[in-house]
Amino acid sequence: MTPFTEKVIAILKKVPQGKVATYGQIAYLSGNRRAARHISRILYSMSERHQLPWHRIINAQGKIVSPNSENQIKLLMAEGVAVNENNHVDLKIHQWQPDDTFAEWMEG
DNA sequence: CCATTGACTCGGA
DNA sequence: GTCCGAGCCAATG
Repeated sequence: MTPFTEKVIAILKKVPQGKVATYGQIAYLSGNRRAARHISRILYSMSERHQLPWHRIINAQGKIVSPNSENQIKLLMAEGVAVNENNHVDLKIHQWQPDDTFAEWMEG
């Protein structure tokens, strides 16, 4: 459990219901925009233990690419996120935009 | 220690 | 819009 991993987990827990974020976005917020691939690794290995909203994380194209995509889509739909027939989410509509509250939280 | 591994991303054709 | 190649880097073995 490294500081980087802890930070990523903490940020993931801040992604609100009904919104999605991209791997790169989480990487960027964690201070390491090159670590997108590592975000997926964290989700893969720690989602259950840390109760992470793994289903809200999709790729930069808005496409759902997880090995559990069927279940992921169900979870997203249940939160009100529209997923089209190509496993695609419109990021313009559903992508999480961190607000001032989040910025303040990041400070401390 | 060194090599491999990705639920990724970007830019160019 | 598609496809492909190169870059990325913490974690894993």
